[in-house]
Amino acid sequence: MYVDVIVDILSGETDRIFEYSYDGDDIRAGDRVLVPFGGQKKDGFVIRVKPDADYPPERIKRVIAKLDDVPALTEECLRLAERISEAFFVGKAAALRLFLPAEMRRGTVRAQTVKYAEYAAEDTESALSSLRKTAQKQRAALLFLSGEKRARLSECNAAFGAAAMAALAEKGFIRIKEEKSGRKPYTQIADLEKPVELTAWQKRAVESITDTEKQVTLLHGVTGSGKTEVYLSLIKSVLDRGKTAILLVPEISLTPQMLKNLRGRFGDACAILHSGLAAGERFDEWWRLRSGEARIAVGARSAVFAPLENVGLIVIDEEHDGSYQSESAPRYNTLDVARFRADYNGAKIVIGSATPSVESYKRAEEGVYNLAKMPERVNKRALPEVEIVDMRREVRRGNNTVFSSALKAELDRALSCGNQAIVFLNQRGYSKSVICTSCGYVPTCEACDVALTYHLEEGALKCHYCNAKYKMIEKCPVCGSTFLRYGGVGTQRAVNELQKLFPAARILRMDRDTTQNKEGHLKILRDFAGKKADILVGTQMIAKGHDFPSVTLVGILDADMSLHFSDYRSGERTFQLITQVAGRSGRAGETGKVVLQTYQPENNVLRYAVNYDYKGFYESEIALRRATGFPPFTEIIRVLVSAEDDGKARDALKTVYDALNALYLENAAGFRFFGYMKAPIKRLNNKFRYQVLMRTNLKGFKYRVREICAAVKIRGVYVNVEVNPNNLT
DNA sequence: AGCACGCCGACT
DNA sequence: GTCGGCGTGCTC
Repeated sequence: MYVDVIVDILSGETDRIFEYSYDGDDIRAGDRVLVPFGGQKKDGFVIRVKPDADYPPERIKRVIAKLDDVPALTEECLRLAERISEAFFVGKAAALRLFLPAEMRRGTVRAQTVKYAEYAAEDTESALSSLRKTAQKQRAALLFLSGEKRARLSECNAAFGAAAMAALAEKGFIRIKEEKSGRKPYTQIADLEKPVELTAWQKRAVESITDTEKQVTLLHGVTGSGKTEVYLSLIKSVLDRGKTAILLVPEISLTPQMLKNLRGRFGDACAILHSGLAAGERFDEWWRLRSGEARIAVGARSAVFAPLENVGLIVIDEEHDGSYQSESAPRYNTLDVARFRADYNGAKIVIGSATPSVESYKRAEEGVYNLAKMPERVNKRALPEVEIVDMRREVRRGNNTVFSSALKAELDRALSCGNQAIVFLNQRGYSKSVICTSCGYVPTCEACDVALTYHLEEGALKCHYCNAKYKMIEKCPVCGSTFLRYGGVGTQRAVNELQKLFPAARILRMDRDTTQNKEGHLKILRDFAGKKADILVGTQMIAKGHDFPSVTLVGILDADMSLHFSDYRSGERTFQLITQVAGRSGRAGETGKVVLQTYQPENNVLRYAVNYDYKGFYESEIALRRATGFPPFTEIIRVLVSAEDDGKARDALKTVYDALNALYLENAAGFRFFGYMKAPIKRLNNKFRYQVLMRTNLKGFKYRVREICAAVKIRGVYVNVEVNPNNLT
């Protein structure tokens, strides 16, 4: 037998088929193998088994070993990896890797096992009599097991001593057996629940999705319209038909509610794939899916690669969320991968949001997607009232603090009524930067061209781009002045100031810094839901789908911060964020209130957000995009050239630019923009960065750009191609 | 990605 | 005279 193998090395040079021979016929496509490769041993993926080889037989080497009993990859995985490799310009090895948990490749984690002692003596009496009189421990253990037949070895060892157990095993009176035992995360959430009666709108949505011929349905439901219930109902019917389902949620919103819903409705049938899991847990959950024991995969974007067979439904919740686009290494688009899987399995895709991305909504309007709407909240309660506070007026009135008088008054009211409040601001740390007031010095990162953020709790300055940590300065290293000013407000500072304003209030903070450890955000959300705090201060991550019945007030401190980014999506993101955060207020009890602080109250996007007018926002935004020639009417292609050596980076930029420019000159009519420049962050992680930006309506142009960039092979120089990037850094 | 082979500067 | 710098080329 011969096999085609992709060796597990992330390099363009080695990313092709290598042929090996294999003795025996117990090998299949999808198996992982250990192979000799250039004097080393490497892991590889068998992608084909065949009777003959093309390579000269005398030079073909043998597979050293098969790595798993069951092929880790299914036929579908192999096909999808192929498509992903082509569609996203990802290497074959990298594409195949996506389908495996990282723990598997490293081989550091094995299936957790439990050892059992099994009774194996033929006759208890003769066995007992063969023991020495002094062996009381062995005698007791044998008697115990002759009754029990089987017990955990660890418990037997504790009761009778490991020596006695070993001696019995040695004599053959007992057998030690090892069995797999799954680690199951989040087991505390387990009480089974009955499905609730769907509302009329939910029923209509389910029918629409079930009946449509189209592969993708956009479920546009306002916050609180009960999209989750629709997903659960669809998953149920998919399982009933013997198929499996994947439910994707944004990275940070695997909320206790969502877990409770799923575990409650489907119990052990669902497996969770999440970065917050311990390595062993993730490994076990993966195998539960691979083995067919679990039939629903829930998780962040990488769960789209779940090792399920016969997938009938893929749900992408909060479809507008940026985390569905991977921004590094294997760059892929989750919806596209979902479509590949749906093509293969004949599955349906549901993408849901209260604030769909402009691109998705456009497709739905054009009829490419089926559109299902849920315009009412489940409890028919009105959406919270939003008050816009003009922060320029606050400043003019002499209020230089973070909190407007209106927000302070509302906080006061909420707290005195025993209600809870959420304060949102999109900046972690204490202050965004530190400035010397006498000479203007600003501490910056040694590896990046970025101002450092002050973290009060750690007494440190941190780079939010490369995670480098520096000691906080006491005085200016340039002029020696001790007068340092904190520029910008982060969550730590907001908490401090809130505590000064409301000394009795219990305040929780939720941001990347407080959710570092495992299940960190679950704990904070649980504590807040359990009313162990009065105010929750947090970043983006508090905006996602949590249910807090006692929250009656939401304060948005810097509603327009995200508007300042020079990014065509900034308006869209701001609208989405405000709508999502506002949706946290007044979900159950009384009608909620939202206070939105801004320096540009007349802004169009804010106006639409305040009135919950998605359609209005969409119409104005799509008109703007059409007029200015931005996506979805064009594609933005960005080529990023970076290198530690500035000269090398510039040289490479010139090479890339010249090649692209030739292409551009041939097709200039299809372009809205073409140019090169320094990247917005000129240096990151010790690398100098330059970019070529293109805005074109030529379909498929990105493939030609990628080809050109792939051809540039200069040591120490990295050339990246991004299409419609989420952030330009 | 690694590692071997191969051709030019500062050391015992 | 050698040790070792990392440039280039190959891996079934």
